[in-house]
Amino acid sequence: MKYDFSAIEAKWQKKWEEAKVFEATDDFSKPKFYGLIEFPYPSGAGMHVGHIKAYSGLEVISRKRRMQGYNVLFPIGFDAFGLPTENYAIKTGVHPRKVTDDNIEHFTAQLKRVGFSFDWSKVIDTTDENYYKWTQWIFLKMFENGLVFRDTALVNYCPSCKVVLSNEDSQGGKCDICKSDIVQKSKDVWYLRITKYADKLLSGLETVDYLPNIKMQQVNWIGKSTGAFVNFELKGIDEKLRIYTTRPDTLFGVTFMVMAPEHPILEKHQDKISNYADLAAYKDECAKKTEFERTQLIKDKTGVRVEGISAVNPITGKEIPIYISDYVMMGYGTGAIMAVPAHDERDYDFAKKFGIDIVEVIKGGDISKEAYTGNGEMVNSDFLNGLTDIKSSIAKMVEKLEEKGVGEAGVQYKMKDWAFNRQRYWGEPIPIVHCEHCGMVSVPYEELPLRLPEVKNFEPGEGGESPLAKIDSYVNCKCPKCQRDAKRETDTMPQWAGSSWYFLRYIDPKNSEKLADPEKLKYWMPVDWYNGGMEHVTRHMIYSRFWHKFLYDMGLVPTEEPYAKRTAQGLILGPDGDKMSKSKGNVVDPNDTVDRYGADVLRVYILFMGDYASAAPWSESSVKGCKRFLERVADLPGMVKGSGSTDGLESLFHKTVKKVTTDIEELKFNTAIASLMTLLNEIEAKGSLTKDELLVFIRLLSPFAPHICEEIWESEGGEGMIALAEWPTYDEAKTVDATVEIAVQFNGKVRGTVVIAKDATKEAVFEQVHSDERFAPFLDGKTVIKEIYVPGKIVNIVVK
RNA sequence: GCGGGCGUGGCGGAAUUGGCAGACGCGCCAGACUUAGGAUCUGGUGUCAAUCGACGUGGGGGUUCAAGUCCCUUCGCCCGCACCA
Repeated sequence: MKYDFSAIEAKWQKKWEEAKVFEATDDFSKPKFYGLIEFPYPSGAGMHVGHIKAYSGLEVISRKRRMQGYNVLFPIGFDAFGLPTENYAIKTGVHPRKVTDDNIEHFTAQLKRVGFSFDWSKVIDTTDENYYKWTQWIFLKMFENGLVFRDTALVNYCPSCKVVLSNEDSQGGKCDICKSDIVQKSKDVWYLRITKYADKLLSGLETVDYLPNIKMQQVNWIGKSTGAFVNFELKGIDEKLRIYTTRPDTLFGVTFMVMAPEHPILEKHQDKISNYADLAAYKDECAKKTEFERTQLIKDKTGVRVEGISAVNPITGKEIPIYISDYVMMGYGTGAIMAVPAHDERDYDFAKKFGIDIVEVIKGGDISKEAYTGNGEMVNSDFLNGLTDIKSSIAKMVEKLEEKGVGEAGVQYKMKDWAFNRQRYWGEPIPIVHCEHCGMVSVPYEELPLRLPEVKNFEPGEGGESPLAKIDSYVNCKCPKCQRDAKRETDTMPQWAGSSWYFLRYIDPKNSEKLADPEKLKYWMPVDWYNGGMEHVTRHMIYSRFWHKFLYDMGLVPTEEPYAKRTAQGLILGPDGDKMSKSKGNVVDPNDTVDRYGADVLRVYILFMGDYASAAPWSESSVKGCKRFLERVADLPGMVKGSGSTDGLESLFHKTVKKVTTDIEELKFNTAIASLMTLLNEIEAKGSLTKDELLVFIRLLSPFAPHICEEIWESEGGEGMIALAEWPTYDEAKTVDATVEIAVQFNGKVRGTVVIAKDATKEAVFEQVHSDERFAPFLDGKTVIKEIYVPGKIVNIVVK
């Protein structure tokens, strides 16, 4: 058969679309499979080979599951709000709507050319008002339930771009866009109280099947620690200094206190602090330090002694000095610590630099040289002396603190509340009205979606305001509660918003009454398998798990967790082995490969190139190898002879069915394809195969190379389309050969092989070995010390 | 610094979990064919020795009849978190 891939691929893509073969049905009687890939941001650059790899994994699994009789939902959509589109609009004056529509059209054409089996009837676009209506709706539900609040925060601000930047966009203290210096600016910020769900987000991980490193990253991100809060009296002012510690057992070793430079107590009691000017100067200096500088100077401790006030150890009654230092941060714990230099490296460095006492309370190290952070016997600690178990020391101290009313057990999280607004145009408008009399008021549900107004230019306003703030007709409105004049919120939601619940909307994308029909949700949720990049396993996944858990608590979704299983693919590197990037000029365009070799070759190559979860460099010549493979497959129909099974191939066919079936489920696509190549080699060596065998072969190959397999299926008179043909099954008994060739070792060295019956007894095997003259030289004149036979695997004879 | 992962031919990578290391593909070598192609086909291809064989999974040591796989030690890469009290 001539392998005219472009004609074949265009033909079948059209047929699939016409026959709607990939549309999920709401037939709740069938077993379901919901496979989810991370929907793309439709950038102007078009698709990348990395997109193809990211989607190919679940593409193959979805195609296989369909053939196995599942009702498969494998949807696609576009996460289309975001900065690049907006920046492009600012530069060119083209409306973001138009840019987005063009890019989506381009992406859609590319995705269809690769032959992905997405359900295009359920495509979603986060910037569609019928979608973001529900994003706003969920936000209002959170607002009503106390999960939304407003606070001032220091933000990274670029005075040149007039834009507030995320930490990622301001690395090294320079603006990512214009490279000018970032300044810290105080701003009103919307927050989502994700920390309220910290414990649920942590415990929920025990119920899901994520790759271990993915779970680990999430646990790390949530960062739960247990310890105690302790209140220290302050001498000189009527105020207590509250600290958090994970090691209350070391309280007898506290020789100083450290507060974050921005700690509010300092400013509040500045009249009692004799060197307040010094503290203020230090604080300013720290504010100027960028994230970069702070981490670079990690070992070099700086700080200032607070004069005029001191702290009192609540257990010993001893008076101890207070310092401020930027190694203590306002954003974690209480913004103040008790310092135990003998047993904490940071406190040790600080104490050495400032000449503060170091008191050992745990034996085992040499505190004249370094801090000792290990276990040991408690000393210099009154009622704790002699204890060796940290847990019981902590318990005893906490008990004492609670008894005296100066502290209590507590937990802390690294995870912070989610800053949920951007001063940008191309995002979901936050549906809140600010009223002088009523405060913050929800936009009524019946007024959703709150649409983005038309604006003439998308540049941010002075001081980093949203472009929406310049539109009087948008800003000025009536308070929904009291009907008096009010102002509309002009910030929009961050890009993470729309992707926090999209997997729910796919289930019922056109519903105008609800975010999705509860019956459909009950059938389709949870997502059975979610695959994507490692870069999204913390933020996106945790944010979306949080939204889902909130919706579950509202009774709006049927499962506590959105994703039952999560895996991640590895990167495709450039041919030079480096990460692909425009600046390096090593980016591979999937279109080139499709043009030259066809979509089937591209698909097979991307899954054959290596372990799916690992990074692997692109190799043009290996692509050609996959082309050769499919060309040889296209020639198989010419080799068909008879029916049933070919002598000598039956067992290999059963083995291959088994291997491909199980490998696909384990994301071992490379070895699945390799086993099909091996089978093809054997078929060619035999010179023929039966029609039944051909039909098995192409069904196994069809998830990887669907177009050519449909073509052969049709030419061989297969029933219907191969996309919905029955997945081949295997007979376990037939995967085992009647005879096996096993290695014969003498003293652990292989000296030859013998062919034996698969169920031969140990005695029979050794009789055969001993009577085989090839092995005589290794036995003559030697004493057999031990004979080992591992059934079906190996013989080892130890001789002397 | 802490946490996780990895290290196998010239290259991408296999290895049923302790049982013939290098499947499959690329590349390379030799040959065939030719309608001279971004071909195709056949054979070979871990290293050294070229006869038996010896050595080989970053290095060193160990357990075992048997180690890429398990243990100890050491070196080198990659990823994540990073002054989290």
